[in-house]
Amino acid sequence: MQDEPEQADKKTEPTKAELDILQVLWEQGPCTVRAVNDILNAQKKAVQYTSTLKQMQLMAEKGMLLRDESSMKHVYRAAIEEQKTKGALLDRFVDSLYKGSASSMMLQLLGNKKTSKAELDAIRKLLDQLDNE
Amino acid sequence: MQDEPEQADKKTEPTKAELDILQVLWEQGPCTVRAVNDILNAQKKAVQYTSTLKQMQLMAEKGMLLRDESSMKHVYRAAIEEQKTKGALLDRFVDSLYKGSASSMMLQLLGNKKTSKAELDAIRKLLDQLDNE
DNA sequence: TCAAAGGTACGATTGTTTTCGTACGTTGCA
DNA sequence: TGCAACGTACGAAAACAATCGTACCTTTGA
Repeated sequence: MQDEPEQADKKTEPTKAELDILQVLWEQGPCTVRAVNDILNAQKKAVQYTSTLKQMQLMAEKGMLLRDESSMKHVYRAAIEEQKTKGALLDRFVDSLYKGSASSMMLQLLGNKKTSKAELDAIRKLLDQLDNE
Repeated sequence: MQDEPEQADKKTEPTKAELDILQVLWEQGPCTVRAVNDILNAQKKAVQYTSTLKQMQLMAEKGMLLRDESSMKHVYRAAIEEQKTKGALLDRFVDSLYKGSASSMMLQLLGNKKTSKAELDAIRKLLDQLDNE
């Protein structure tokens, strides 16, 4: 029996730091460690190059990232899907804070000054669209 | 200058275990450690009494909980508001996963089989209600 | 009255996640 | 050719989070 029939699909529960890296890869596509690190630092997260490197190596080990070592500068890419991963996180979030009720969460969002009118309109459009299907 | 003008409002970022305890207190109102621990154990989380005790003591130190020591059985209550706390967590969540776009998050929710029709209807009602104001 | 039941206090351990220093290999160019 | 600049590998430490054992105090009822 093999030891890795499960690849990009096992736990799918990235930690905070891992998520930061995944977001970069999802947005930019395959990147070198240097590129990822530069972007992280550009967006206010001060982090040492070797920290990012180590983190990405660990993620690759966990099967969260894939890497191309053909060149000296290894190129990494996300091995888990953005939608699937975020969906799982969202589910856990809604479950743990709102007992699984998405509408409760929406209620929270509505009472939240930080949610703009535009956002709310966009949400309504989504619902209408879903309705006409 | 005093050292505690900030009480129930500073960081407001409970960890997982802390959140479990807060949820109990928000729902049940003031409780003893024993009561909280029993409830936690009743809802599948196996945890030792002293672990819960320690956790609640730390939370009180952090200003997250208040405690009445007048009786030997100390009674704790949440020092931070449910809505405010969950709202902050929700904001951080939306910011970090969806760049602050609530509608992006909704889109995710819609594509998620786990969100029931009933939930979606409830959400629409919320929006309509908000509209007629 | 005194022992069992049930509390609190708190140090210490365990577990996980993050960060980083250091060693060492490769490349490019003055 | 030789030294900066830039890479990777990796052990270890630091920072958090969570759990628990043990000591000790109070209450209560046989």
